[in-house]
Amino acid sequence: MEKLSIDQVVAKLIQGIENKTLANAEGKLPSERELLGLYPISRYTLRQALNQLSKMGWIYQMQGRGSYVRGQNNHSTLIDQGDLGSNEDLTRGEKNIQTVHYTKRIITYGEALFLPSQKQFGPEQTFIELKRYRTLDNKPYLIDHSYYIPEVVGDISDAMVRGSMFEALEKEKQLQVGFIDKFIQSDALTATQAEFFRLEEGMPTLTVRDDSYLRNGELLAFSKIYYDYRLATLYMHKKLVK
Amino acid sequence: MEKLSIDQVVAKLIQGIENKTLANAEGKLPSERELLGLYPISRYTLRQALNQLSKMGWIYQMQGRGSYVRGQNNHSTLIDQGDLGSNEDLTRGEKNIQTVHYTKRIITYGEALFLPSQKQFGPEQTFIELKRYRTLDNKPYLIDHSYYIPEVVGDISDAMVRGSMFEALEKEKQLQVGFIDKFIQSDALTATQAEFFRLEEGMPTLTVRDDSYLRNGELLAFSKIYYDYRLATLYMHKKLVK
DNA sequence: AAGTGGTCTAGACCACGGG
DNA sequence: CCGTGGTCTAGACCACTTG
Repeated sequence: MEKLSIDQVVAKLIQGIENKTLANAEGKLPSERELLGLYPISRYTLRQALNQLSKMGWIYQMQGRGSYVRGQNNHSTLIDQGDLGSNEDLTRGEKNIQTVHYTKRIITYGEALFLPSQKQFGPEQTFIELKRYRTLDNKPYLIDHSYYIPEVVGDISDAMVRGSMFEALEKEKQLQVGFIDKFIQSDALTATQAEFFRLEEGMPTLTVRDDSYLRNGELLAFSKIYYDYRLATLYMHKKLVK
Repeated sequence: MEKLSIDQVVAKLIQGIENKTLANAEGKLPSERELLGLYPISRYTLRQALNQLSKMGWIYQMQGRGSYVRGQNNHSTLIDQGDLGSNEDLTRGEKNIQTVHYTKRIITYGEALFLPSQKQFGPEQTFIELKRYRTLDNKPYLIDHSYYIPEVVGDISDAMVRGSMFEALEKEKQLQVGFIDKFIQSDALTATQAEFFRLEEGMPTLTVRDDSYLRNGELLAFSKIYYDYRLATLYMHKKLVK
């Protein structure tokens, strides 16, 4: 048998759980020593994989007893902000998100409506401002208000704006996001925002402020997303014990 | 030298970062091979510790270059929902949170205003309902609406209600929370809720629905917390690359 | 006592970034 | 090319749960 990487083991384990061929009737998985007999890997690799499943909420492990599968949440209807951190913000799953309207322009530092949490800029700094109005299954879903650092991202084409910005930046410019600081709040809608959601001014909206950094620690964008509060739910699985 | 556990290494590294004795002027930490010379540990232990620092947002690591410290966010003013998962919900840091009013009663299944995401109950199931009105620095801050499973938690004394429920359950009943499913939304305030926050009905509130499970996978409580949207910010650090 | 997951060691090789 | 972090192995011992 060939060697397996951690990600391959994760995939195989998930497959076995979904097929219901791995766990017994009580949801108990084979012990780690038994699983080692199924795949040609070391215990370290296996445990890294099991750890990923734990952080994703697929299983939980109990010292002295074993590993058990959990029932699944409706991930398809939720925005997963959880530990796995697979890809981007909301283009997760098979969601049908489209950009119905957008504006793009260059602004200066003083015109930004908010600023990143950590980085300081000089007054002559410019940003590429992007406002996007996006729908989920043709219903108004979110307003994305982003500022990109031109020295880092270069030009942004119209084609990129339609879809997932981070996917486009990775494919076309080999820019890979390394980590993100997120700040989640509830706000009151402005009149303009409310009009898009067909709500009233002052009504609630769920907001997510993101500061996105490259793998080398350089800030490439900061944004604020306003969600229709009737449609958006952020989901997180939090593992407390080691 | 004595052996060091991962948590001890984490503590020492954080101390070194805060003292500014560990990183150089550019924020670059010693290489892993150099750090191994400072502490009597194996590379595995060191990397587990560095991984924790990465997930907490203290540092970032770059293959081929090294590890670098990040500037810190104002953790004291934020609710950290992030990866660290050290203890409980919001009693984190030195926050001055107090319960100014609460009600406790036994209800039946049909009376619950919401239900957990995964578990099914029979119609004869009862819950311990707890509503708590809590302040931060003597200002109205949150309304905590919780249902505890009596078969799991037993009785809840008045002393427990005043402070952190999970801390009390752990100390007095040796019940340890293993993992939590979280669902974050923005809602409109009811008239009763708005009165506590001195806001108007229909104005925004940030809500967090928690399903809390013991280490053995048993649900012990489910809750919904309504925050004053002017005061609450959830913070999260998301690491995307391996 | 037996079996489980949790921690830790020592060592090897790989993949990436920068001179 | 060299030094960096990333992956992986084989093995040992510890801590916890259950019978």
